Amino acid sequence: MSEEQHFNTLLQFFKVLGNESRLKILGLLANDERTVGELAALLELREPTVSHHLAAMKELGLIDVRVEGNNRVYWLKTQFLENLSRDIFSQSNLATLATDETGDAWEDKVLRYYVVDGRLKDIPSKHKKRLVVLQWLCAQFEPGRRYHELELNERLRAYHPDCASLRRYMVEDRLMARDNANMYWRLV
Amino acid sequence: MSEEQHFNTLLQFFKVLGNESRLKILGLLANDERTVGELAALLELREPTVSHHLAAMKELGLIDVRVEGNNRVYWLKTQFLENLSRDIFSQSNLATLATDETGDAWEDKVLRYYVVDGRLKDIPSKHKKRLVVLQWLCAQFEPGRRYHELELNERLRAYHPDCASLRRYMVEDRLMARDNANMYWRLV
DNA sequence: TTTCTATTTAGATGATTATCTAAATAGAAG
DNA sequence: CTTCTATTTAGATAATCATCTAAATAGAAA
Repeated sequence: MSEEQHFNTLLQFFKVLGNESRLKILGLLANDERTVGELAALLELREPTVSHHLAAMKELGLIDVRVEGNNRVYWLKTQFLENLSRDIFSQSNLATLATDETGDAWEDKVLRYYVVDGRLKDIPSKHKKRLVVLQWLCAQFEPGRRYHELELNERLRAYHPDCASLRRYMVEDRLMARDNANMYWRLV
Repeated sequence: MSEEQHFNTLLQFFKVLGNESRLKILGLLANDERTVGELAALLELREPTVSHHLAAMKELGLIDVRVEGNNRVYWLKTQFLENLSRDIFSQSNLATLATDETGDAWEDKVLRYYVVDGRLKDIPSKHKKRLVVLQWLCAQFEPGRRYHELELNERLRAYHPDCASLRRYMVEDRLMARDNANMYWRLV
């Protein structure tokens, strides 16, 4: 299961159970299977309301139903809960919930951290973060224009002393290209 | 913890985590402690919004905070989650969720089960249920009027063959009283 | 002291959702 | 076939809640 799916499953699970009526239904079905009418009487709700809640719980896979004459008998799939409780709350699984921060926000944060007063505090060692920083760096150069290695180095040094690493990384990540005459230009 | 408290704790827990922003916060704090501002940037929300969510999570005991200068650093109390996941989902604990059915609904259900076509299918052996049935039975008699034991028995037999038990239970539970002349009358 | 910065509190607004009634459905009973 | 019963679907309403802006707070920096 992908991280995003895991996140959404979990979110749906909490949403479904984060409701007084549905949590009561869960408790009732943990004791015994029930028809819609029985649940409605026990909860003091109308049938359509209960039906609506049951649909949400069934959608999640928490309960299932069988038909008996005019009645629909709902029952709890206890397996579902057992799997979830064992699996969900481990530190490692929780940690992945956060990696949903894919968008600009995460990149902004990385940049805010590494770029201080227009200079690079550090060159990130993690590739993903480094790429963000390099893309920002690359954007500081004119698109289309060609720079000699000497000029490039000088300009890069304004951002970080280790201009050689910056230059190498930029080529490695295909943000810049070079020709035989030691000229560099933006690829993105 | 009482059953009702258990129910409410669990309900609050699901409500708090059944929200996209708060579930993301949980994930982020599972990786590292964070200030309000950091969380706001990562989630692309305003500080007051994040602050509001953090308050809900703290109220629940899921996270805690320490002050560092102007910042407030929030961190996950992993113990809380571990306790909950181990404890919550056991069949026995789930089963108690339902006993919240205290009101009229439960009594109605008991009556619906025991009273069939105006007669008692059975005399409940559990006192709590028997009381419900006896109160209904008692209501079938005229308030204020006095009944001789012979008449009472005859009328009770219309509900259940074991009229003696019914009569005894009614006196025992102070629903009816008797005098020396074998006369009975309603007390409630 | 005054100013600045991070956060919380207060209050408003819009979106979501729990619930209801009325109507549709479908199977059972006659 | 018609009627009855249990349930679901559709649609309306009202309550809850997530989010925002503006203002208050409180500690840090100057």
